[in-house]
Amino acid sequence: MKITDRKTEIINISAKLFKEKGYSAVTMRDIAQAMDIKAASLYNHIKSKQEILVLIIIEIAEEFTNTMNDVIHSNESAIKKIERIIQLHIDITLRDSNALACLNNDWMHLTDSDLEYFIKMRNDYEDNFRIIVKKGIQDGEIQNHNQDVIIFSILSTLRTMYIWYKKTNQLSEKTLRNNMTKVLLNGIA
Amino acid sequence: MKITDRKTEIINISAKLFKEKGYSAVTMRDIAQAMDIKAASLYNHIKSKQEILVLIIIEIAEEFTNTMNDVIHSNESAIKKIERIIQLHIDITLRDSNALACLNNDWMHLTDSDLEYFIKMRNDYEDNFRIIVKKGIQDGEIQNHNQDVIIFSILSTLRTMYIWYKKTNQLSEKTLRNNMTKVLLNGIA
DNA sequence: ATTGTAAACTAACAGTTGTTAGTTTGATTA
DNA sequence: TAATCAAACTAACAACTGTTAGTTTACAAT
Repeated sequence: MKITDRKTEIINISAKLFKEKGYSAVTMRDIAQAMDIKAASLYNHIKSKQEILVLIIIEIAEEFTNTMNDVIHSNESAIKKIERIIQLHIDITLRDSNALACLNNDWMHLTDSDLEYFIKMRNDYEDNFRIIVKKGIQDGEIQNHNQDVIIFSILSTLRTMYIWYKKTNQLSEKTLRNNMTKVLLNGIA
Repeated sequence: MKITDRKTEIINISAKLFKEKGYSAVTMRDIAQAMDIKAASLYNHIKSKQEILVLIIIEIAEEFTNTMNDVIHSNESAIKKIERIIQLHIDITLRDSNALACLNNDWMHLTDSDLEYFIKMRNDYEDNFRIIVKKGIQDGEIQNHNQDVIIFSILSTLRTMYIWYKKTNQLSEKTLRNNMTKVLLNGIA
């Protein structure tokens, strides 16, 4: 058992390329060239281009799902739950931004049961978020604005962090985690 | 001069398809089929697939640029300026969400001078936003958090509004405009 | 009636796509 | 030394890609 086997290398390099140009614009020959081998050789390790996409996206989607299930079943306050969701997104962004970009931009190129499975996870995730916000408003923890505006203003920011967090000048992980929570929960004004 | 000529139809239909599957995954035959003609017939109206992309993206990018130039040269407070930017994004999202999605997802498929031009406009836009926020912090209007976190938490939300605003249940335009400003400026807690 | 023209068509092209089949390489193991 | 096997290779395929050339259609203007 190697520390990183060839298949994992293919997946990581593919995720990077998919992030840059999108799944459809990246060819098997592109992936092969980035690994310094021929396209046909890739098939010693993977079943198809589709399989690469599935492996990149589903693993991360399941991580979001699992942590959200944990959060929703906890006894914390709504604000504390949302803070944990913010930290979850930051965790994954810092650890695997290529795969995250891929999940965000290329999920629609999943097919059949993979596509179904992904969409169900995404919908469940948003529904759970909605439940948290609703409860938070009822308990007076969260201001009574439109729920979808609240949910998606936070989720949009978290989901697209991978685009900009690297461009920022000297932004430490600690500062990012700290400021993000404050800005999303307390606003800027 | 027809009210909507054939070229405009091609651009609108293409924008819709590009939004759904991305520029690379949409073929000229897809576009033609959506218009109920053959692929070769498209070339009576447009020069290339690239031209379609350019026409979709650059027009909107220039609209953002122009309004931002207007905002930055005004004498309003920082908060008022940001409010105008929020409304700008809502305007364009409501009017032309397909083109906006295309700008967000497919700009990297622009080439040469078009790509350069786009990137310059985008950078200038973000720089101008940064100037507004900086001044706002200096004047005590805006809380002293990391500038990039402030800028991109707002911009991310605005830029991806097209993904979710239609899915929301009975969210009127007025409510959207109202709630968005409040949530982005004052937070939720 | 004839002409002009916008906009459709058919047919084909050269290049690219994901993928398969069969073969070679080179290191490890029996 | 011989055998094994993962992982590379070459060569090729059928389908699909954007695009061009040349032709037909149908309506408007002369």
